[in-house]
Amino acid sequence: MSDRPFHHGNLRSALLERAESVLRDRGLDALSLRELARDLGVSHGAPRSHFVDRQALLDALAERGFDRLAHAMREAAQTHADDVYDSLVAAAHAYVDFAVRDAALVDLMFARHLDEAAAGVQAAAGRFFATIRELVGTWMAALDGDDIERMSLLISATMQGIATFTAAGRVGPAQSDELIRDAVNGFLRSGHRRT
Amino acid sequence: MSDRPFHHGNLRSALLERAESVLRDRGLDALSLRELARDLGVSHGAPRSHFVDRQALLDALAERGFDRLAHAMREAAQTHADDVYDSLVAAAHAYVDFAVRDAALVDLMFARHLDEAAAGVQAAAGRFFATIRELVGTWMAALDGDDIERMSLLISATMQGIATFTAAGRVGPAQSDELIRDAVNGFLRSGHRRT
DNA sequence: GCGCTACTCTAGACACTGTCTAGATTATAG
DNA sequence: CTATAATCTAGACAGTGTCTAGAGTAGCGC
Repeated sequence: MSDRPFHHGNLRSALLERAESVLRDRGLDALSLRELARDLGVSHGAPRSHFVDRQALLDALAERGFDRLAHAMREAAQTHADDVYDSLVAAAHAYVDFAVRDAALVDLMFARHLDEAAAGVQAAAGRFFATIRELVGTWMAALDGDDIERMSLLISATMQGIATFTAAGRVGPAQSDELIRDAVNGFLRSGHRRT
Repeated sequence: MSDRPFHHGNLRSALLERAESVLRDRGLDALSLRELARDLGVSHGAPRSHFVDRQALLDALAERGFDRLAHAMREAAQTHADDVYDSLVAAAHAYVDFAVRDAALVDLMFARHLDEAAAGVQAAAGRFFATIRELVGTWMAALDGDDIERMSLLISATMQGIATFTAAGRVGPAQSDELIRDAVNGFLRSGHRRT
């Protein structure tokens, strides 16, 4: 009936890629399995072979998101490895930029899971926070501070908050940059000596 | 056919109240206009008289949320008005507790609006941030600091981040309290003297 | 009191969604 | 070459948001 090949070949990754762009451009509500299938020229039931659920697709997206974000922060921090302040600011910017560009994705990643989060997502989140701890570890070595765990949480939480406000349009890019620098200055001060 | 009165009387507030509880217990996805109507013993089209859209309902919820949150923070700050540290911590806790209890609501309040946010929501958000600025103003008067605007943003963004992590279960209540105190300590330090 | 208008609600329809099923098609391993 | 597993199709179902036409009701001016 149709001249397209029966097998798509790599439907799974095609779905993920397309879903990411829909999520970026039109938000979570506009993400429909059936529409994805239509756009990829495949029947409406096809995605089910790769994702049992709509939620399973979202989980896979979140998983990829965590890894991409970790990678972006690592890269940003490394490009300014010589100076702690610059490194911190660069990593923070990477976080915020990511969260602004992919706001809906970040919502997915940090969404409250009423039922337990999927194993894959939890693992990816673990890898992500391990990366943060690693970065904070190198920063604090340069600042002779201790308590990496608490500092990591404080830093990532602050980034997350700034990102939320920026993504929501509550603050503009310039204010966002100010916020980041204010926050980093605070971190550097408290890194030297903890109360 | 049915013995219920034709007019519900106060459908609008009944819808809002019920919607809030559904949002709390089962999340945004589980919030259905038709189900609300069924639960309130009213036809599926009835909500339309009060909310043109599902989005209009959500906007109204967000609006109420901003006002409730502002009220909670103001109360918390006032009950420890004698000490700046306690007052800050109390207000921060009020924020985080609210965001944990009503995580889905807070998501709604700070959701990215691809099309412009509704006027009512924007107004409520304005009132909320005015309250924050007011509180920060009294705190900073006690700390002889300036630049209330920047400080307000930094504080609320940090709260928001801690709240997100706590609501997502990423940190437990004890860690959440630690985070809040660490953050407040940072604010107090930077309140004295800005770089 | 009476009627008129504005508001509120009902009921049916439509297109769309996620999910489930049975079965067709293709790739792959034995 | 053939059995088996993976992949995809196509039809069905219940549920949803939204739109429509119209019925019921309250409150207003008179």
